[in-house]
Order: sequence, then C-alpha cells, then structure tokens
Amino acid sequence: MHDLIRQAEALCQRSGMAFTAPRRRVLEILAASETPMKAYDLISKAGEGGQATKPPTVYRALDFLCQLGLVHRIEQDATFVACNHAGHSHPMALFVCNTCLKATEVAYHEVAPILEKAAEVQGFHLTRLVVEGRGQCRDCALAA
Amino acid sequence: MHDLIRQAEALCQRSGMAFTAPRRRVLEILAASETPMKAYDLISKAGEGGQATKPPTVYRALDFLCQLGLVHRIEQDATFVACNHAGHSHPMALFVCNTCLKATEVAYHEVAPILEKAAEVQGFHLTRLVVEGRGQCRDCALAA
DNA sequence: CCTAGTATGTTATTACATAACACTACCTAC
DNA sequence: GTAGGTAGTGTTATGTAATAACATACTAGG
Repeated sequence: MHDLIRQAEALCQRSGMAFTAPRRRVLEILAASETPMKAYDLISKAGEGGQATKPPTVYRALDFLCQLGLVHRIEQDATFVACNHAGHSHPMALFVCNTCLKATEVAYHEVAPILEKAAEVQGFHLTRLVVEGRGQCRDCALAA
Repeated sequence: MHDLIRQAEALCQRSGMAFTAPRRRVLEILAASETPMKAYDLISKAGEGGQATKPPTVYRALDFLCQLGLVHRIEQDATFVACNHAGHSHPMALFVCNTCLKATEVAYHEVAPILEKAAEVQGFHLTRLVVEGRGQCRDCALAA
C-alpha cells in the first residue's frame, strides 16, 4: 500500500524525522505482507536486493516505525505488522487468526479506562497497555 | 509460598497429572521470586542444586504449569511469574512496574465480554485474550 | 512380562534481539 | 570553512529465548 508510505513520509516531515532508506524498505515489505512477519524473515527479505541487511538495521527501523505507530509488534509471537490506521493513535488490539495468521485490528476505546481504573484501585498507574488475542477471523470462519 | 505448592499437588491429583520433581522445582523457584523471571535465570537457578538442568526441562515444566494456570507467561518481555490466584481461572491482566519490575494481577471480568463483542463485530471469534500493561505500582509511587 | 503412555535427559540447533564501535551525512555556531 | 554536535547506518560479535530430535526411565494395564 503506497498510501502507508506517503503517510509515513508526511508524518516524518511534520515531526522532523528522517524517513531513510532502510526505514522505507522495512515499511514497504511489511505493508506488502498479508500477515505479520517475523523479524528474520523481514531481514532476509530486505536483503534480497543485493543490499546486505543485518539484524540491527532492521530492528532499528522497526523500533522507529513502532514509535511512530506505523508498525505494531505482536508480543504473543514476536511478529511485526504494518498498521492499517496510521495517523490515528487509537489504542488498538491485535487479534491473530489461528488459521490464516492474519491480524485484525480492533479499537478498544471503552476498555482502556476500565482497565486503568481497575489497576488504579490496586494502586497501579498504567502507562502502557497491551491487548492481544487469538481466534478465528471472518474469512476462515466462512471457509470452514 | 508453600500454599502454592500444596495447591499444585492437589490440582494435579484431581486431574490425574504428575507433579514431578522438575515441575515442583520450577514452581518453587518462581513462587519464591519477588519478580517475574526470565527463562534462563530460571534454568541456571534450577541447576544450582548440582542437578544439571537444561532448557527443555525447564520449558516443559513451564508449559505444564502455564496450562494449569499456576504460572503466567508475560508476553511483553518473555518472563514467567507464579500465579497468586491459582485454582481460579479468572482472566487476569498482568501489569508490570517499570521501577521494581514486580507484576500486579488484575482481574478483567468486565472487559473480556466487551472485547469479544468488539471482535465479533468484525467477524473475529476470540479464543484467547492477552491483557498486559506497564506502569508504576503502589509501592514505587509512594517511594517516589 | 511386556508394551503403551507419559515424562525426563541430552545434544544440537534455530530463532530473536542487542552491545559496542566505526563511519557518514548533515546542520549549526563560531 | 571548519569544529563539533546530532542522528543515522554498517558491521562484528555476542547474548538470550525456544525447540527439534532422539534416547532413556517410570509406571500402569493387559
């Protein structure tokens, strides 16, 4: 999706950050992938153009893109996925289909305050929230 | 906490599973730890008794204990923590303090149905839910 | 007894992630 | 213009997490 790339360029320009070659490359690969990718698949894919691409290069790009909200890391299985809703900074849950492995993003507006409150009751002040899941997506349910 | 060990014994007996030496050892170490532990810290700690303890042994024990709900894996940082609320199978969120690294468990009864419903709207059927967080715990807030 | 099931022991390897340092490009202050 | 800072990349090496594959032991049922 070239949309995403253009959004990334815009976002970087606004915040004075550089949208450099490796960052672009990593985002392009992720945007073109149907499913979340493992870091090392990404590394070897990024290296296909003759460009030697080593782990730190890719991990740095991933950190950058994650911070900007253009990419999400799925903690459950250590994979990375381009964000469909870039720009927005909604809190987004990532639900991964057990069959096709695609990730579905679901907003959880209502849920964040509830969890924050529940945490606060125990004296815990939340600064970051991770909501993920597993299950079956619509397509795979219909196909079954 | 010997409570946890006794609970584990009981739980295993009821379900016809064996509470074997490595399983007990891993649970003991986790129960005695203030904070969630990384797998390899666990492995070397388990090996302190002269007993050679290799990764597969410990990972197998961890899988077993996680299935029984006696231990939780914290996906954010690949650590493991003994569960304070064994027996119950409440859905539990794990919030990790950025300062002291201790984990606080918070029930999220109310939240699960909301997320399930939000997922269902997009045709996604949830079978597993992971809710985790980061922030500051009560003790560290008071100390600050 | 012996065999099927369950669990552990052991070796080796695969996969995930970062430390540390050298180098480049660019920008800005003098 | 040039000294020095900042941000980013390249490269080597290593640290950390997890599992594959196969051998061995324990135990309960026929």
